[in-house]
Amino acid sequence: MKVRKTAGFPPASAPDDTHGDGPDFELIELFFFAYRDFVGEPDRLLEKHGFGRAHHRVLHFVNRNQGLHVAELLELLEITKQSLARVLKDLIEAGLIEQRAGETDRRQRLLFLTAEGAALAASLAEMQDARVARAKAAIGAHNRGTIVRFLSELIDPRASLLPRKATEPRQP
Amino acid sequence: MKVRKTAGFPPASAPDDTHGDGPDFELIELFFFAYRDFVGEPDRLLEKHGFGRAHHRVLHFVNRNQGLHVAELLELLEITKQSLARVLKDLIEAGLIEQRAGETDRRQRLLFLTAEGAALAASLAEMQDARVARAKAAIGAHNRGTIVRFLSELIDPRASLLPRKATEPRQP
DNA sequence: GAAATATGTCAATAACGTTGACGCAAATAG
DNA sequence: CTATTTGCGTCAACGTTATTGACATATTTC
Repeated sequence: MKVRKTAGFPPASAPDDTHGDGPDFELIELFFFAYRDFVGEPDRLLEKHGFGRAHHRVLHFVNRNQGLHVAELLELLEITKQSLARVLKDLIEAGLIEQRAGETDRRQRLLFLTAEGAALAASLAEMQDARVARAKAAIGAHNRGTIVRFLSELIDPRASLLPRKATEPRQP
Repeated sequence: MKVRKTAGFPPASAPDDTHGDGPDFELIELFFFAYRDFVGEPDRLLEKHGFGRAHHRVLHFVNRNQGLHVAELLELLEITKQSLARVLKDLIEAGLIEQRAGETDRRQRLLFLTAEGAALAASLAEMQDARVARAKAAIGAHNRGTIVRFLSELIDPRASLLPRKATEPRQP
């Protein structure tokens, strides 16, 4: 394949669409490429365990919200019960996630990471954090708030999601 | 479903992980949610046409690089020939994309949007641009460069991709 | 003319998502 | 206390997007 190559990244954004009056293609494309690479690196690690991106998301959110129950996870991910079922089953069978019955409501299945699950979640988070850290360094730590604000504004306002503080296990 | 709801978005990031020494979960999660909503809105429009996200990407990059040939598109998207084939076929059959034989190399299939294809691409781009515009307004126009820099740093450095200026059709 | 290249196509497979329906256990309403 | 609702798991069927490997055809290049 003889492709004419020239220097320059990002790829498909000419410098002159920075100030154009059409859509901000540069940002739109950067966002696409950035997200692709942001998840691509974890994907490769997950593949070695026989998991996919969906498993990553479950690991991540269980890690961040230990003790959440299935309905909460479904709301967070905005997927259906059946979509979650397969992925969750994989993770439980692999010994990365444990279920315990809720104490106040014993129908609920509270989800926790095992030590092994926490280890994988940490590895994945470190990959993404290292990437984010590089990017933060490039813009200077004082500009982190700008990124937070920007990304937050991209998100659809929702009714609100998690009821409790993220990191701590539930107090029944 | 009786879920205890409280105010507050973003969802699963406690305010106190902003300055923690672990991974920057806040940014990691914001990025996930932001991308989901960023593509979610176009997804809903595409669905009405019977297309999916893959069609969007092809429309977008053909729009931005009219006259590119198949191999270039494959490189940009980082997918395989077979993955592209179905999507491209759909778009050609729907009359949104046209192929013309390359003039210097008649094996090449140069890709162009039809008027109809350009219209859909524009609608999709406008949706995403409106969202981005809101976010830019929130941070102030002078901070756009920070976002560009940040996103660029998240991207894996590659050998380099498109050889020519993005918007203009190829000069053979 | 032979070899490499650009594209299209066939077949098989996997990951991730969907909807709809049903069953069971536990909580709650009457 | 019975009846209904809720939380969860599961079965079946299906759609979209991606993968790999192989092969056919047209065209360019050596």
